[in-house]
Amino acid sequence: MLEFHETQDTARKTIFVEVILPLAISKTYTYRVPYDIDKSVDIGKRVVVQFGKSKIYTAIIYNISDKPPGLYEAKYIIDVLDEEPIVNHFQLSLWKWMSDYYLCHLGEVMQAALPAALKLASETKITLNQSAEFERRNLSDKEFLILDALEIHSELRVSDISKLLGQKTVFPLLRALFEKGIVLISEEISEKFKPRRKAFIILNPFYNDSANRKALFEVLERAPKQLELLLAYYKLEKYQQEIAKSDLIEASGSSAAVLKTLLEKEIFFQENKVISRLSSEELEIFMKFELNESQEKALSQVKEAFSERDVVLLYGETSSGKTQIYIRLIEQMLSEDRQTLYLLPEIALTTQVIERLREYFGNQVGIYHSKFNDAERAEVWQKVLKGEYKMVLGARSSIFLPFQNLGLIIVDEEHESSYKQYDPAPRYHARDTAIYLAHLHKAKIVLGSATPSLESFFNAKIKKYGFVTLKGRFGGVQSPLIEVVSIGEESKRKTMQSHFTSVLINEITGALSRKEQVILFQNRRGYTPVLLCTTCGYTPKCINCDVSLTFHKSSAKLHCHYCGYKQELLNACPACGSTKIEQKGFGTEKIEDELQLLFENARIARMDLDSTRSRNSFQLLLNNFEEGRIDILVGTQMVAKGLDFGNVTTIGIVSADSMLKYPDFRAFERSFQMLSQVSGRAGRRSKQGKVIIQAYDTSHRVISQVVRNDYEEMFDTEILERRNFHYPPIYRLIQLDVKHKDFTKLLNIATSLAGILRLQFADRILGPEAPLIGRIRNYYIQTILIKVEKEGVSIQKIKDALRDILATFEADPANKGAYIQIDVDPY
DNA sequence: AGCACGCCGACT
DNA sequence: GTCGGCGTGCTC
Repeated sequence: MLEFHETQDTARKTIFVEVILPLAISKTYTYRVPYDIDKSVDIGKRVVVQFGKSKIYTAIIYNISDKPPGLYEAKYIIDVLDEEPIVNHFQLSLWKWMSDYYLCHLGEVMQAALPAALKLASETKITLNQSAEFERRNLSDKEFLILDALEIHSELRVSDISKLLGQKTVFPLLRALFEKGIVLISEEISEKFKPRRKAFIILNPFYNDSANRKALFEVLERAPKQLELLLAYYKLEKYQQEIAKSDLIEASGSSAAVLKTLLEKEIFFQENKVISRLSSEELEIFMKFELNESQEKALSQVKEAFSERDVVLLYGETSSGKTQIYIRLIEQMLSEDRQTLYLLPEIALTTQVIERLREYFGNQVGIYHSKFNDAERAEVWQKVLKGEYKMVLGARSSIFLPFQNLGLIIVDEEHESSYKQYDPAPRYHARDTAIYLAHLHKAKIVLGSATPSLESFFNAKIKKYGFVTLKGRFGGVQSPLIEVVSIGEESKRKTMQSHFTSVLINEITGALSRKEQVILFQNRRGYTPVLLCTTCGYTPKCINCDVSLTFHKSSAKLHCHYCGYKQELLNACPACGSTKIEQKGFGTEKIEDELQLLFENARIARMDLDSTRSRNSFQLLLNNFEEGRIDILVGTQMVAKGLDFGNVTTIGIVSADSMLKYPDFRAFERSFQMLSQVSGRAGRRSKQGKVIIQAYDTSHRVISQVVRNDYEEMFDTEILERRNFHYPPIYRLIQLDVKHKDFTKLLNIATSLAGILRLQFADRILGPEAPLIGRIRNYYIQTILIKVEKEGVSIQKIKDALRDILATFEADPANKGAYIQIDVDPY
């Protein structure tokens, strides 16, 4: 990267900045800097630029030079937004690396990296320049019209003006007016970092007295809405220290007006507090804990391994206490005044880990994940930038934060597939990117897991990573007893009740009678995956994608999980008119319902993507479960991830087959991880748990490996397969998805692309093949896989060659209408 | 990504 | 004859 040094004694030169635009464009663009602001430009600062005829974007300065571009006339930048760079050189290097490694555009990385609040999708505002002096006569009709409008409205958006004139292209006109000094063009910049105030409601202490309370209830008898609100208050009060106004209104299903009445009657008081956007509890309790012997040993082994290797895999059983080891490592970083990034899978972030670390490290901890809104994300960004946060706990996108001085990265549950971003580009893996990030900062990185990804375990075996095992369950928790039950046999004996074997039902009954909790795991959401007409075999399909629609009971509609399309439930088959439509397959919603029929008195809740969409619903569900207000929790993978409940003794896996049969080379690895992790949730703190795995194929090797808790055997058998069939971690994969609206054209194009690729990459090319879902959002898809050996070839050269081939291919008019999506290391 | 330019179908 | 569909190419 060039640095710009101003020379005082020579004539002032015009500076040019090369900027990254937040778009999927392969180039950077060069703009000219006006003299009056040329001192304020700097690499990593944001600038406002016009791109194309009318679009205004926030771009990041990537480079600065004093050489004008030869081939075109550079436009002026409109403004510099920052006093100080908001992106540092580590980040720009990381962005560059990502765009090279994952074969995507820098702009796409920028798009993913910056919180929306820093990107300011700005609407350009036009105002009249009050101090301007000009002759009205010299204006054109259109200019006159604009001025007229401005005198009435004082401020107009570009889109307003184009409406006013009835033409789309208004920028040249505005530009002319701007150059004549008649109007001002300004950006509405929405950087609002106001401290957030929130209204809390408290009950008048007068009613803490039971006699007064009784009187109150009697008075409110005649005001049912107000009574409802009061009852909601008491309900919330049970598990919240403070009750927010908004929560109360929501929980009571009441209106602000009703609350206002109660406030006026002084039954409630309102208090407005300034709260941090980031935490409601400012706990600074220092928990003193001691590491046990095996943790102590593992900790010193990790430190020792760090002296030789930058990456260490910490392989420790569920509940062996990896977190405590992390805490010790973080403490060391704090004492050296270096930052720590602690990565967790999205789903684990709302749970206990956060609370523990918040309690332990107090305000030095920042939290960053997708359920945070823009302002909150921008706030974390700024605090990391200023070094106020010494540690960040975050989901995959937190690798993009502006760390200055990173000393340690922890990737907990490193095998989790949610570390990989599928869509949109950059299709990056946060664990792998974190390893490069650590390398940039000369930092160390720990990957932790009870069931490591084959990649990481493999890298540990070949000594690329350091390797430390943490043995034993922390606090003397016993491993659960796992029992495999054959669904086939039970259905033959007719002992199944809906989807549950008699064994599972007995275990649930037992647990409920002992007042213990149960988790049921079903790897599918929705009520029933498909509807099927039993007369003609018709199944309702999505109009945009090649998938069957799923019935969601909560909305009573059919949903497409791929494009979000919804349609009304069918009463009769549109193909044959029959009304015999049956539900085939089963999801979490259906399990929940059928379970309720079997266990009428049990309190059952469901945890999946649909039931936890809102920010607080997940936490609420967890709280309710943890505090014993739910007996049975039915869930998807979500229940497997890092949840830690003391009273769960029984876990049922409704059907292990669906996972094992999934057509993906990782299906067995995934199934093992999933089943082990789910099992690990059973029987903690003094009770041995019981896990019931229901399956048709009870003799499946993965199931037996799970029962024996034999990760290494699973690893060995899998590695053999991967070696034989050229899959990771022995080979690298690059997946190309070719998409087109016309199926025949797509086939031709994909086949010809595969042919071209074979010329260069020979038998490393696989396909084209139709993926599991052959059409999404009206685009047909064909997949080409590139399998590259790890030794003897440079992957970067392969990628460069690939980039060239694709560029030529896309430029060929024969392939118009097609577009290609690249996924490097598809997981 | 947007937006303009450009080339083919259903309307006054 | 035009309005408007979206298909393609360019943006410093």
